[in-house]
Amino acid sequence: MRRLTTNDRAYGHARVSRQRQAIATVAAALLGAFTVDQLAIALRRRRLRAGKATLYRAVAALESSGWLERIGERGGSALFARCAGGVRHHHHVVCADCGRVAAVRCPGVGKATPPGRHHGFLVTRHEVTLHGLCANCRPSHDAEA
Amino acid sequence: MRRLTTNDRAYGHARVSRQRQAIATVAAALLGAFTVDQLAIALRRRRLRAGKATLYRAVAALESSGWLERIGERGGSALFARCAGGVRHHHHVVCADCGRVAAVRCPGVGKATPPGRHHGFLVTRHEVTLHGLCANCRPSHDAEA
DNA sequence: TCAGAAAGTGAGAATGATTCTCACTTGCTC
DNA sequence: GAGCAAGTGAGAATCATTCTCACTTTCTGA
Repeated sequence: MRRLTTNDRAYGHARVSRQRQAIATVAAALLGAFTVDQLAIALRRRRLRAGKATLYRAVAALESSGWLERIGERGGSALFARCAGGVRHHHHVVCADCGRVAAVRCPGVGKATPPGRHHGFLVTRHEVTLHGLCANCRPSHDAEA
Repeated sequence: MRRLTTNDRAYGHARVSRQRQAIATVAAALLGAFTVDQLAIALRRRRLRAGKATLYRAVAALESSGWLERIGERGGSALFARCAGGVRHHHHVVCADCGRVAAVRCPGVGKATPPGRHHGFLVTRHEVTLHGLCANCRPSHDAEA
């Protein structure tokens, strides 16, 4: 029996094809947030091939298994980031410069006011994305200013 | 001199044409969050006409003047909501059912941890969107469950 | 190990939101 | 009123994403 790797769990209980494995591996190797297009480029760079449709389907599968998270958009296309498996509720800080992403504990949105209620709304879900500069990119930006 | 109306300020200092005025009026009359397409429908319902490009340009102008805010997306198209003029930093609660939107004070994301710093990131901006059910839609949902 | 079914693949067409183009119109300033 | 800059509208272009369909691969049970 083949040894199980991290990526084998990426798709939950779905079938794991060669392409999907390659896609998960390449996505895991990307440092920060990425678009589907960037994922395709990274894949090509490694001489791995996957059709457009396959790529989108794989990303959708990874997202629905919780291994990948959609954290916004960049230039009109969806932006994804890998979520460290197992980490429950969290959000992301995205570097505006290099796209690097880090997970942040939820600051407790909706706790400041009575539990989950705002203006008579019953809040069931929230999305938080922080934008800024990572430790690497800060110096070069400071220099520009 | 013509009396100034709320909408006259909607475009900041840009020129205010008949179409743009109509668009701002109709947008202001829409209760909750809306897509450009819904705005077009509302416009048509009032027998007002504006080309696709005009609509997108007007929405972009309203957004850049701060009168309108992009708060996410619905069914693949951008979702906008009117921001009460003058309200500074705030976020939105969107009703998943009817799309109604309310402004919420910023819960102070980034204050829980050292000022604006997370994992070496210098946080400069954040986006928060709350999703839930408004007071009107809650009862009908409770009934379904 | 094999067969069959289910799920994944890939090329390319389809879809749909958004942007661009360009000739025309309108609003504002002098 | 003239002139110019900005706005308009029809429709073409662009681009991300989804769909289609015939083919291939993976998995399960025997």
